[in-house]
Amino acid sequence: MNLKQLAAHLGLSQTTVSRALNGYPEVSEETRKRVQQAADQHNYRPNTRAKALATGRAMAIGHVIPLSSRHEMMNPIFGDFISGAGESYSNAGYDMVLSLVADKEQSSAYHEMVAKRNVDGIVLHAPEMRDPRITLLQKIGLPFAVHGRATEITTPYSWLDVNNRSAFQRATDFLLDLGHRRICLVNGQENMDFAFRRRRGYEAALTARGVEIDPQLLFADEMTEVYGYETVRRTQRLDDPPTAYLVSSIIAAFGVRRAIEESELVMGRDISVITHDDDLSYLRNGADVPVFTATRSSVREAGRKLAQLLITQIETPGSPPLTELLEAELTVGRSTGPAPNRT
Amino acid sequence: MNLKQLAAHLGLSQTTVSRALNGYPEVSEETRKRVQQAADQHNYRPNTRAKALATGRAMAIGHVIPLSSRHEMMNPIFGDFISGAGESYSNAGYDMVLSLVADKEQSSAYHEMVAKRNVDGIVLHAPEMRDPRITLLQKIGLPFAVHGRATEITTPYSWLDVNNRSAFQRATDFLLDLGHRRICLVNGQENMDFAFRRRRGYEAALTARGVEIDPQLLFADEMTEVYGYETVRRTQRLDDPPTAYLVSSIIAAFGVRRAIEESELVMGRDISVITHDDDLSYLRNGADVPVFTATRSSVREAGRKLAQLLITQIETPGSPPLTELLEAELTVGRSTGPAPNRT
DNA sequence: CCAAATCACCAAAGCGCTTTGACTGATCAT
DNA sequence: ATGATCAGTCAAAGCGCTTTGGTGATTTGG
Repeated sequence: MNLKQLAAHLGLSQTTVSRALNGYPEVSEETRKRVQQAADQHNYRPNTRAKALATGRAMAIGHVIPLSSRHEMMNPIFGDFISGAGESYSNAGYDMVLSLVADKEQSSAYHEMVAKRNVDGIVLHAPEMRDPRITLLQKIGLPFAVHGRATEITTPYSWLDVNNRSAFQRATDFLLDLGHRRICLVNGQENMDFAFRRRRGYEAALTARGVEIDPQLLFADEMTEVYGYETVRRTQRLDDPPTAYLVSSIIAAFGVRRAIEESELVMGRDISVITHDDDLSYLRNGADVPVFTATRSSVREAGRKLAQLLITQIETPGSPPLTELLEAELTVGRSTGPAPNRT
Repeated sequence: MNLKQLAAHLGLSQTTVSRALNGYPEVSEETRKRVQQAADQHNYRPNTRAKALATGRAMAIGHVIPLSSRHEMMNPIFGDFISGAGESYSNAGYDMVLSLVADKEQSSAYHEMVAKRNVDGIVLHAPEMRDPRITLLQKIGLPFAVHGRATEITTPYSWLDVNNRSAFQRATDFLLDLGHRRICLVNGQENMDFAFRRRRGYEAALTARGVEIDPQLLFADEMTEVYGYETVRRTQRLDDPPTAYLVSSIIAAFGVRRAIEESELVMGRDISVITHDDDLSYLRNGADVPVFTATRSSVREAGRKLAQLLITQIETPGSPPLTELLEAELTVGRSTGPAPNRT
């Protein structure tokens, strides 16, 4: 059933039917009701493609996901972010189209999206510090919003980010307050902007207390379980091993915990751990009392908000870029305690 | 730059330009080259919406993801599956559109997709044993393919599945061969079809050896880390605790391992563990030697293949449903060993 | 040498929708 | 009574593409 048929069926013109369904005022209430009813009855839905062609709006938003292994780390996060964003989209009537592309085809993928005009806007994931994709999208002129930020790009654009610096600074402060001085940073890959900011926060806290930054305690890699495990094994063999670990992901934190327990030590007594917790739906940080002390910020919530932000931007053309900075909460669990007295 | 402009620029008709670009024979090689060049130079891409409207093909495939908590478990899997599917799509020139919908709106979501005509086919995730969505899609007549199967639906449809029954039967056999008799099944929610089949495999192996099935050792729930942990804690308090665990997901297996290590036991010596391993890119089963003995089947590969299967089906209309059954490999890691002698 | 076939191209219709501009009666102010 | 206003409706153009059904020009075959 299409518009034409529906109109014929009702003995009205396509114009009137279209206007009735789209809530234009120049249609009498009576006809509007009649049209609405017939539409419902025949389960009529306007053909998206025709509508898109006529209006110039695709009612869809694109996510370009890099396939490269370097970015693989965003995978665990991805599901939750997407489902948050999806909620906002479906509320606003947008579809979400995903493009998975190999790294080198990235820029052409963006060009293609804009040339093919099948999306009204784009969400950009996992930005690096000077991410060329941002400049590219600015040039192209398609609305976009970034999940995260790019430190070295100064021209304004829309983004939503967690305050990674402040979160890690507070976490480090928390450990310092407990008397820890040897704090190991188990960070994500530091070409990713968020990881860079986290390190800045960590360093700022140490510096503020006059604690020297020991490069031996600085790690940056893909945030896997094994990475967390290995890092603890390695650092505990140092002459002056760390008494605390600040971990960038709950997945790596699992590895950290495994290494601790394997060494017959007790987490929260012998060694303290704080992790960042993206509040993933399938990797909850314990039930009632959190297992880990954590800087928590729901990535699902971030998805929801970022999508909303992009939609607003799309629907109010000419508006200036929108930004939002979320603060992570520091929730205390059982993985932290006073630094043990070394004798 | 659109077709019309490009044609004008070249001094040709739209027809000729269109045909040249789409490889029709009735265009001289010379003009084709000229057109191709101009198109490249101006970075011309046909407008998807117009093309879709004209051809009736959307060049897009829909994934409807249920948002309900009951299905949350598919989240960790989801990212990998999608990225596999995405590879196939982008090779074949399809877009992927995701719809996240609340449970109760499921059926209307499918109707909407078909009425709005913005996809050429649908991938269905996480089927239950008698999944109403399958019957619905059969009725609607839109091409679709299922990741998994629905035991109780007999009319043919396209699917791709891992041989869950045989995988779990072999895994159970393996444990039985090692002398284990008390084997605990840490399964996923058994309204999901795959979980049901896994239990069947487990039961078949036990029955074949005349080992009694103890309901106290049968568990089914969302596959979280905590679930694995709790299950071990609980079962180790039994009078005759299990000496082996057969686990449905590597995430739950992490919890199992944690509980074992916390009890001062050694995995692989005191207690054996086999897990199903979806070969997730961010949760690798160890590096060289796998940590866990596992039934392994890459969910990413499944995504790739299922997408391919659906595309074939879409592009050869009238073809009978396609199906593919993947066998999981049983890889031996360090988490299994002979059953300890009870004295 | 002429009809038939082939080649290279084109004009125009159509996909299903929105939107512009025009057209009726009816209502209103003068 | 008369022109202006307005509510309700419609025909037709247009969005950017594909595809049908041509048309002349060239080649081919008898």
